Amino acid sequence: MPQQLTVTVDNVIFTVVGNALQVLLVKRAAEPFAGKYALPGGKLDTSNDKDGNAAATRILREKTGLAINYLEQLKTYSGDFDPRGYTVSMAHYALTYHQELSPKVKSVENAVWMPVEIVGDLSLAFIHKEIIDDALMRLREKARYSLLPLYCLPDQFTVAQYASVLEAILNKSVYPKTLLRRFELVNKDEDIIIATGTKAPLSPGQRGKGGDLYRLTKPIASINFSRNLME
Amino acid sequence: MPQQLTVTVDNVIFTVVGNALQVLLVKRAAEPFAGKYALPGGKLDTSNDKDGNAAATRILREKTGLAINYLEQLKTYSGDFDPRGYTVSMAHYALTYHQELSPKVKSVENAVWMPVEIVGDLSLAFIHKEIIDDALMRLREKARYSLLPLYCLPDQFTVAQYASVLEAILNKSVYPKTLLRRFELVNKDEDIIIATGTKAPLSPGQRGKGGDLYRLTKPIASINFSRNLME
DNA sequence: GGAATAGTGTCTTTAAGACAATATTTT
DNA sequence: AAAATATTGTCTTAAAGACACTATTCC
Repeated sequence: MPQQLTVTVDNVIFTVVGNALQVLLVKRAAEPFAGKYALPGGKLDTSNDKDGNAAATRILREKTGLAINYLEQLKTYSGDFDPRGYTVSMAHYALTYHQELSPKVKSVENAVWMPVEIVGDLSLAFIHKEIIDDALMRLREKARYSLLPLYCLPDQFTVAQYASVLEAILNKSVYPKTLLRRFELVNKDEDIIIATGTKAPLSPGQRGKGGDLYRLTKPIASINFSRNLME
Repeated sequence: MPQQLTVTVDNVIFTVVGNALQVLLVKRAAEPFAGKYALPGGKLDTSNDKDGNAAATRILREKTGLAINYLEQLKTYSGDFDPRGYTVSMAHYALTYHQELSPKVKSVENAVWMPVEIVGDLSLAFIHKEIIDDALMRLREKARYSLLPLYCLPDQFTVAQYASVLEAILNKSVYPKTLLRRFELVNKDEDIIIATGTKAPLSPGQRGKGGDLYRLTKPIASINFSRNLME
């Protein structure tokens, strides 16, 4: 008689608001860990979810309704961290541009965007703090040698916006010059990040130049640079 | 009534023999896929395995008896790739110096070291070809910015041996000079890769100089360089 | 000595860091 | 014009690539 074993999916959804990297958390209604914040997740439904990725996508849609720009598997956690029994949790992490949570999601799920510096001080459900730490480490590594953080921006973006997203992720200043050089590198053989020819509009009252807008012509998840930005 | 769901562990064990990167495969005795080669793996035993890593370690010990230098989680595969039902497979990959398979393992398990160029031509069980491809990609990436391939060598090793392991993994020539410079970089603050002061003995009949031997003073899994070796 | 292999010196190349100078826009 | 922000030019720096030259050992 095989022991009870539950397979779940947990998602770490990142976005950047202003100068802060934030993570989506939902307040748990039921035991265990009722009242604590947790990652949006749920059970793998073997009759409907083709695989773990499909489960993650479904749960994000059902629980958050957010448009997700990028989703990838992070790591799988297993053991007895859930008092109800042995659990295997396939964790994913996702990137999206900043969106207000719909009032429904916000109230029914008690969902909030939580700055990552604050997450360290919270007591989270299950091993979700460990999962967030791992996702953060992965995001920070990839931010230094890929273009993934562009997925925290809307469709059209400026170099300055990209620098500011990177600064929120890496907690260090980044030279826009370097980022522009990377755009040129990427475009060497093929136009992948193209200037739209328009300038970013300034919000009312904002002074300054208004940066050149760029947009992607294709997915960039597999573009990696041979060097990292420095620590 | 929850559907049947099996959680398994599969391991991709790499070693380098001569100039070839090889992977451990076992011939399956039972259906499904009887007679086909497969990765050494097995079911997660929730009453004895603390977590997936423990399961991987146990299965490697039971099935291969090999000494493993390095083991890390690769990715988790899920879906209906096993005709017996929905499966979640936590894949790991491991590195070890070349060891002859014990006669027992070799006969009972029908285990062999298989060069990776040949794996492409084989028909493997389940989705094990995909898993090997993913592990290979990960190994090749890490080989370019970490010291992990040192785990394919014995305790004491020469720069030339390291270059030759890298060449087997990357399928391209590597400058020993670059590797020595990396040793110096790593040792900048702390002695991590130290010269033993002895030279590698030459096998009988072998001519040449006999390289300087080095050894590790601590684990190197978390040492990453800021640049990659070139493609 | 010659062949084979290993280690060293040093010049080149690539791409990031640093920062001053210039450009654009709003108040 | 002054302030704020963005972009460009260009010098510096870090570390890999390339390769010739020297060193060691066995036949």
